[in-house]
Amino acid sequence: MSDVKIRNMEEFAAASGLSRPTVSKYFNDPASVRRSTRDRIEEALEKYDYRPNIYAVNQNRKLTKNIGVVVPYLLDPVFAEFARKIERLCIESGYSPTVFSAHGDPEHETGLLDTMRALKPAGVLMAPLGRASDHNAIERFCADVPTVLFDSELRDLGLAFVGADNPQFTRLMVDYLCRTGPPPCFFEMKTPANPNARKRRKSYIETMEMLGHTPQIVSAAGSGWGFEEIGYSEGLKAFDQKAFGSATILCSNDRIAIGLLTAAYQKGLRVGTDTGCAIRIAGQDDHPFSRYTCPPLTTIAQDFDSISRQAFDILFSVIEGAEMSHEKRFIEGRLIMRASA
Amino acid sequence: MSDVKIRNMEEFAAASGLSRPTVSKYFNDPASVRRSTRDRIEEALEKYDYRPNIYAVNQNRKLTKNIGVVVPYLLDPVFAEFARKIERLCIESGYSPTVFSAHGDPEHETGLLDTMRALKPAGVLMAPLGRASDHNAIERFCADVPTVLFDSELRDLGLAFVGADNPQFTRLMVDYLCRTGPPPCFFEMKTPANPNARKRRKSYIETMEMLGHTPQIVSAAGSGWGFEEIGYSEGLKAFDQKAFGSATILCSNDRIAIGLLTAAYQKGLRVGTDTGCAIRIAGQDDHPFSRYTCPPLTTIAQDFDSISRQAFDILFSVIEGAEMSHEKRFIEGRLIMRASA
DNA sequence: TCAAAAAATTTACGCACGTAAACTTTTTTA
DNA sequence: TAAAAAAGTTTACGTGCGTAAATTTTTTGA
Repeated sequence: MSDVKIRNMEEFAAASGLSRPTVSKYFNDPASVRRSTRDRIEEALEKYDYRPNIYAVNQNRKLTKNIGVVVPYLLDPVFAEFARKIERLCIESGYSPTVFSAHGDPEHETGLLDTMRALKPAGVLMAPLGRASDHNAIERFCADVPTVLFDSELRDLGLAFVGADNPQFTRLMVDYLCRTGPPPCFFEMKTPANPNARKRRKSYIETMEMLGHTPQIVSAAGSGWGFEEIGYSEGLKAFDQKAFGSATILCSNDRIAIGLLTAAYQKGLRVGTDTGCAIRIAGQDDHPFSRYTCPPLTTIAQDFDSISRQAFDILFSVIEGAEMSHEKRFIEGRLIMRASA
Repeated sequence: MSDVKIRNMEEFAAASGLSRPTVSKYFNDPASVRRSTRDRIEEALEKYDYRPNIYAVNQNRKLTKNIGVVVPYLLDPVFAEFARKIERLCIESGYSPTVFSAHGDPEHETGLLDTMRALKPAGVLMAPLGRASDHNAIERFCADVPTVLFDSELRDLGLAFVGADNPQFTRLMVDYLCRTGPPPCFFEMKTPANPNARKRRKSYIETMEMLGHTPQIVSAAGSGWGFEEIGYSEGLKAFDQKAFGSATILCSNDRIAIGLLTAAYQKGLRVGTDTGCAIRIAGQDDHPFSRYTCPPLTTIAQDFDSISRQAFDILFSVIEGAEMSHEKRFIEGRLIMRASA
């Protein structure tokens, strides 16, 4: 490593004994130059550790190598995991991902669109807030920037949608619960932020009726992204009022289930399938911590890998020039049997 | 909103009837132009919705308005929360934060330093991995970019360090546990990634001895960032081998405690202070989900607000030109009494 | 009202790179 | 080994903005 400081590509080209246009070509695509010159550049790179000024690069390229990744709420480990997987895929393909969180706030989400526009990204992968999202703003954004939506469906916005097959999730779980014990009632938020919740409710009703049972829904008041708190406090109330019409409770998602487990514990209700257990509780999503609840939560695992990969692949192929019409992909979940149900 | 598309500051200046240098001055500091011209610009801004090209801006400014925020592991909600709070502080002060996660990987962490260097940030707030971090690389980075470390202390690197007062955390908890029941043994990872863990162990020993009790430490094998899993699997083993020498277990942090609670549940050990409870378990950190464990976890709350604000304030004042010598600030925690101990 | 101060304008250069065109050198292929 | 193809060089312009200096216009204050 030499002490000489390289200030720009001109100096670096001189140091490696080449012209600037050639070096520029190398940085845009190392394979586009002759093997021998590539070696010379990489040798000089070792020696001087120069990197092109990203601001100058991005100013002059029509399209940057940036990719925006938006999730609705990064404090939710489910979205943190999505963000991480997608981030990795982008890097592996030579793109620079930037992760943004809407922090549960629709206005902030709309603001992120402007922030991303300024980045002039090659594409965006976005899990919208859902019902609260500014649909029109997102639609305008999608017209400007290639965008693939995931997790939460929003009309037919964007190039494509990739997310969980929610009806299949709930079908799988209801079916399992009915086979192994009393048919479940359904515990959910009254006004869910996320369209997935509505699909799960619908699927619950349909599956129950198909199996010849009467669906029973307990809706919890409260809004926002503090799902555990809602599951806990509204769960307590429901236990007090004996609102759960069944000894089996299927929650709309794991985070609500986590809160409900706490409520059940406080009420002295033993949860699980063992003899002596009063109720069964199941969730949906396979939250990273569901394995460590007491008892561990029976749930449906999202196929994070498949969802993130397919969303990324669609975006990537469009960026690389592929044509496509709007497409939706629904990824099946897997039943995770643990002690709670 | 006019349909005319403004391509650059030149056109925008023309549209607002001003010269480009004046408009440029406005964007660098709206207060630096006369009230009347400011109004004219903002009027045009409403009409044409122009934003300066950030790449051109950053290329020409000596210093950008970017701030890098690095956490060791974003899947850990504790760090997700830090990141969010700091992000908000940056935005409120007119800076553009970018959040990075080392994903628990020292090499990735070192790579982030290069990524951030390319951003030419005005400053960086970093919670390092700890023991596994490349100290020399971070030292070199700190020489180039104003950096404040938080959460995890690393020699005397950076402008300052702001983090939890770990000895106080443990003192507070040990004291409480001794006052209210059997003196605790200490459950921790044998080779903790984070220096905080060592300080907590040390403080545990000192406090126990001060109170006239014999310290007893149970070290769990395993490494990495899957703390819950380590607490769970090693906790099971410890219960089997009756390795815990006390009916009270103080865990090095909440995530280990969460795993241990699961192990205790599986072993049929009732946790808490009620009659009929076999053991007490306590954690440290006040993890966002500790409120919803079964039973809810007694712990020490980090003062997230204070730590993030102080770290940011130090960085901000240095960016704005203040001189300062290396400083360390240790923020006290608060005892959170819940049902587990 | 008039000079001083403040604010804007004009003009010009710099930043670090992408990229195109015309040309020269090197490599490949027959 | 010569011609064709490929790769590299030179030259030159464009990108969108920061910023400095000299000048002009507007505002302020006595």
